[in-house]
Order: sequence, then structure tokens, then C-alpha cells
Amino acid sequence: MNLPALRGHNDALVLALLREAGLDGLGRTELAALTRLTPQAVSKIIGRLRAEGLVADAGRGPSTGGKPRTLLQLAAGARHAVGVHADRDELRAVRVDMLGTVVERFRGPLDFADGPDAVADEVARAVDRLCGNAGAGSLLGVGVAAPGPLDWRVGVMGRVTGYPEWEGYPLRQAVADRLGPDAPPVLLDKDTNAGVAVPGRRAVGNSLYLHLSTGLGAGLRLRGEVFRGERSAAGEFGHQVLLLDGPPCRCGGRGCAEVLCLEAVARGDLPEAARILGEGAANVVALLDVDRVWLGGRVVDSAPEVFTRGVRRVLEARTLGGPVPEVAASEDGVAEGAAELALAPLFGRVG
Amino acid sequence: MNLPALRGHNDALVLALLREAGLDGLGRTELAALTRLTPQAVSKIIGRLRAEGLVADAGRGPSTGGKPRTLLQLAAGARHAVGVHADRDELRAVRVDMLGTVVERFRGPLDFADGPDAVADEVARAVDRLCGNAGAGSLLGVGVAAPGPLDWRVGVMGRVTGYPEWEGYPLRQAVADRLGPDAPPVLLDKDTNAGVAVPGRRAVGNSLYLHLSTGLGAGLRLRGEVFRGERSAAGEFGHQVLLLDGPPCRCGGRGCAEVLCLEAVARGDLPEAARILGEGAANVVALLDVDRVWLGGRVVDSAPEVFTRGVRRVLEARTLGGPVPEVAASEDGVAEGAAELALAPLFGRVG
DNA sequence: TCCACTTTGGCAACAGTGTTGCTTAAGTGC
DNA sequence: GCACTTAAGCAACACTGTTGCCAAAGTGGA
Repeated sequence: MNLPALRGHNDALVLALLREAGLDGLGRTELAALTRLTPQAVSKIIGRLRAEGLVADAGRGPSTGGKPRTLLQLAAGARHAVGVHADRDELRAVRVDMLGTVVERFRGPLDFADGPDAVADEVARAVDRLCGNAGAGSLLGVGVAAPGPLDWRVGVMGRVTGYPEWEGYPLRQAVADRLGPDAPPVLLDKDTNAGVAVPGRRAVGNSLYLHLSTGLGAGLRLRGEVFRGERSAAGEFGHQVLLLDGPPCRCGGRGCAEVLCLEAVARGDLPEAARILGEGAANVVALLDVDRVWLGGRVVDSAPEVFTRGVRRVLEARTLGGPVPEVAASEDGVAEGAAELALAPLFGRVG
Repeated sequence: MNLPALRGHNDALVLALLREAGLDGLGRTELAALTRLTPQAVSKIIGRLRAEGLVADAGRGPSTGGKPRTLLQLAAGARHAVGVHADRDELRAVRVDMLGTVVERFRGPLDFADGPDAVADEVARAVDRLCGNAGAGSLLGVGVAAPGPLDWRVGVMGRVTGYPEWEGYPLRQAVADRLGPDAPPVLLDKDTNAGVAVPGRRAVGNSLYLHLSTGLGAGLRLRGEVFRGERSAAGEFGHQVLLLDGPPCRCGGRGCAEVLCLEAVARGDLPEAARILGEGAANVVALLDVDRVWLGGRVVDSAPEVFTRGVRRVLEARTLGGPVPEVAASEDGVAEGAAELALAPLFGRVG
């Protein structure tokens, strides 16, 4: 790491702390304590960030026996990111500010059967539409979430069930090309990874997002960063075996969480599906010391109460004395999570 | 991060690269390319490290049409670390050099029933014995591995089955006190975490260590770092449910990996135990994109071939087209792993 | 109202990082 | 023998965070 990288690192550190503080703001002295830099260094960093318009004054804090501190906060509206959830039959897009707050939404039809080029067109069009209202140059990045598996590093799609022509399609590059050379970076990630990156809550700790629709997938966020594995393959949750020698699954295995869950759903037995989801979640919670479990996907959306209650019940029974993770249904946060991934580099995270 | 921290970061970066290169050595130009620093910066860093005795010349490389590069390598013997595996009935300790190579071994009886203070005495005595032969000041750290759960951050033991008086005992501090104020830092970690940190192989990628003896535990190494979770609780593998509504486990659950495995072992059906271990491992491999699975513990040691073969068979069946992780039995690498954890800070890793 | 005290935060000089420009050393290959 | 290539160091430099100092802006007691 060299000096420019050091500078960027510290800038990102301060921005991340200000973001976490949100509207409350933070004083220079507090920033110095949190960053372990000297107050003078913080002042210099703040000077830079303010010159770029990223940080603004936020009034004064109470005095503790001396001059009251000048509070600083993120100039949230100074920059934006766009997140797009390209699902098989629907497109949802959002524009968010630096705090991750949704500023603008867009929703439209989509059909993977039209082929990947047509979908890339639609995605680019949605981005253009959302950017028109934002000042030029204020856009930091575009995040695109699509059904996995896919290769996050190079932005290439994998097998999409039912749409063989999608395999190997470089969606990231296709969208970037359509947005033009002056556009900010485009990211492509799995919908489950975007789902786990939903902003607005503390980014620290470990989170698990379970997505139950036509299949069962998961996203992991460890130590505040999405965990993708070396080959973008992490998060394979649907084919976790929960019932040795159980019913055969389409993957060739037996007793996978997915087949058990989907069979219960097909029977109309949602509580049982929730219990199975809960058992699978509890395995991951124990393995990775997970703090928060979020549930999403069409099936969960159809009865969020049943699923959160069912999963919570299993987790309570299975965490032996330890803290029970928070369980909540996240109503389509995938687009917001995709935007968050595009925002992440500003705060020194990969995504 | 400030300038001294930057310096330390880059020093650690260079040391880590030299360690990975091992005896082959590396030239300054290669280091510059790998670190993305300028050759001149690398020269300065090497100068510092050589002055401290951490790096030494290693001959010359072949010429590629110009002056041949001066190869550098880690002066492996210049510093050491000690790792202690404090098991319920036995103590194993090693002294390793900076490459993680074992320089000296020690093995002695131990009995947790004697109480934690007596065990701390034994651990400190073993460390003293191993350090006597190393030059003063060459010891970088001491790692102690003990049965979990325990709190790695503060170095305090948790519940040890059968030894209730151990709960809450501050073993790290106890050992540090006995070694005196001039001794290097002491670390305490779970034996499974030490088991996964065994050196000598590439530290990159994701590894899983499964330990099968009187219980079933796991250690995780993600992106080259031991993953402990926020509360040192990660790696709970024994109570992963693999057979919904299966036989009751001592944890209160049903169908846990541990109870299934131990029942098979009790029946003398080791291939079945291996298969269950394999199914559990396959779940984790899929979830975390694991590259390498290591097996250890008394039961595995009794028939390593059976277990590696059985686990490998399940992994081959369950990785659908993807790469099959490497499977190997690690014969008591726990002490070496504990030493590795003590060595880690030198190379910029937490452990 | 004054004054001592505390705390914040900026200016200027500084120490130390990696970088740039240049030079020397030590090879290869025609 | 000579042109060329590559490696590696010295000196000057740009820019980082740090230190020393001082002004600003509060609190609280006399």
C-alpha cells in the first residue's frame, strides 16, 4: 500500500464512520478516537472530503466543559448509486443516496426469454431513467443483481434454469457498453448476495439471507462484507442435506433443503416449510455465528409472518443458551442491496 | 491508519510474500510487482527487514537478458514461535521457525482434572523448555490450543465437558503471568481453530478442519484467516442437523452430525461415520466454497484411510461439476497450528 | 463581570513514507 | 567489442500523518 492508497483508506474510514452515525453526526474528536488518528489528521481529511462535497457541517454538539464540537455528517445527497434487480419476469430498480436511502424507484416488466441482449437493453434503460434526475457525475456506480450462479469477478452469467442461452453471457460488460464510456463502474452479483447487503442496518457482524421462490438460495455477509468464495460459488444453501437418504432432489442428491422445502410448499404446508428453512438456517447460524437472518423471495412474501415465526422458533430451540439471531422478512430489498454493493467501495469495502 | 502502521503493513506484506516463496526466494522486482510498490520502495523495505535480520540473500536468479536478480528469502531461523496443544489428557508442544517448520517437539502427560492452575503451570513449563534452546528475544509469540468453546478475544475458557471448574478460567492470562513480563504475547484459541491453521500449505482460499474424537468440532479458515465469528462461537459443526427428527442428541436436538457419527463409531461402522462426516462437510463446502478439507482427532487417527476415502467419495458425488476439494487427514497438527496463530501477526494476519 | 479552566480546531514546521530522476553494476547477445 | 537490457542504489521530492503552538468558544466559580 502506498501513500495515495493510505489516503484513500483513511478517507473511506472516515466516510464509513460518518455513514454509520447517520443524521446524528460525529465530531472531529470522536472521529479521531475511532480512527486512532490525531485530531489534526482528521481535520485534514475532513477538509478534503468537504472540498469534494461529501461531508457537511451538522450543527454543534453539547459542550462538555469547553468549546462544543462541530458535528459533521455525510452529505448524503451529493452522490448516488443505482441498483437493479433483474429477475426472470420483472425488473426493479432504485436510486439511493450515500446513506442507502431510496430516492427514486422504477419497476417494469422483464422477460429472460427475450434473450440476454434485450434484458441488458432494459437494464441500461432503467439506469438511464433513474440517472436523468440526478446531477451528472453524481453517480458512483451501478449494481445489477441477477439469478445465480454467476461469476462476480468477471461479471458473467452462469446457468439460468430454463434459459440455456444465458449461460456465459457477459451481462456486466453488456450493461456497461450500453451506458457508455463515461458511466461509472457496473457490478454484477447474485440476487442472494444483493439481498444480504441491504443497507440501513449495522453492517458489522454476520448475516444470512435466505431466498425461497422457485428455488432456495442464500447470501452470506461475514464481518460486514458479502462472502462470495474464491469462485463466486459460496452461498449454495438449497442443496444442503438435511435429511440423509431423504427424497431425491433435482440436483441428484437426496434430502436437500430445497426439495424438502418445496415439497412442503407444494403440499400447502407452509409451517413445515418454515421449520425446514429454520433447521437449515440454524445449521448456518451455529457454524458461522450469525447475528441476523433475513428471509425473502416469492414464497416468503406470500406469508412472511408464518416464515419468520417458524424460523425464529427453530432458532430459539437450537441456540443453546447463546443469543438468538434476529429474524425478519425483507420485502424485496434486492435492488437496494445491489445499489449498496455499488456504493460499498466509497466506504472501503469490496461489496 | 497512520504512517507507522503503513510501514508495518508493507513490511508484513513483503514478509508474507517471502514466506510463501519459501526456499525459492524472490527478487526485488518480483516483490515490487506483487506488492504494487515501486522497486525503490521495496529496496527500502528490504533494507529495514535485513537490518532486523528477518530477511537474507539467497543467491542469484537466472538472467532474463540483463543483470540477474538478487534473490531474497525469509531468514527462517531468526525468529520462532511456540505452539502448545493442551488436550484433556496430553500436552504437545512445538517450536517452529518463521516458515512454520517444526524445530523442536515436546510431549508430556496432562490431566484437566488437576485443575486449570496446574495445567497452566505445565503449559508454561513446556514453553520454557522449548525456549531455552532458542536465543532470547527470538520468540515472537506463544499459541495455546485448548478444547472449546472459549473466548478467543479475552483468552478465557468456556465449558469443558466433564470439568466444570474450568468454565471462565483465564488461561491466556494465567500462562502469560507464569512466563513473566518479558515474554512475548500469548494467544488462546480452540483446538479446532488451531487445527485449521496448520502451516506449510497455501494460506489462501477456504479450508475446513473436522475434528472427531469424543465430540465433533470444526475449524474454518476463510480467505486465509481463521474465522471465529463475533463471539468466538463459529465452527459449531457437531450439532448441524443432518437427519431431521433423527435420534436425540445430548444437545437436546435430534439428528445432529455428532450423534449420528458417534453412534456409527460405537457400532464399529467407520465407513458410515465417514459418510456422515462427508455429508456434513459437503454442506459446508457448498455453502462456503471450500477448497480443502482436513480431518483429525482420535477417531480419524485410528483409521485415516477410511475417513479420507469416505469423505472424498461423498464430496465427489455432491460437487456437481465443480472442483472437488482436497481431502487429507492431518496427524495432530494442532500444536503446529497454535504456533502458526502466534506467528500470524508478523505476516499481517490476525491469526 | 471577570477570570481561570477546558475543549475544539486551525496554522506552521516536521518526520517519515513511498516516488521520481538519474547513475552505476552486471549480465546477454549480435 | 559494443549495444542493449535488467537490477539496484543515491538524492531530491511530494505528500502523508504528527507535533507544537495558538486562537476561538464554551463552562463555572469568585
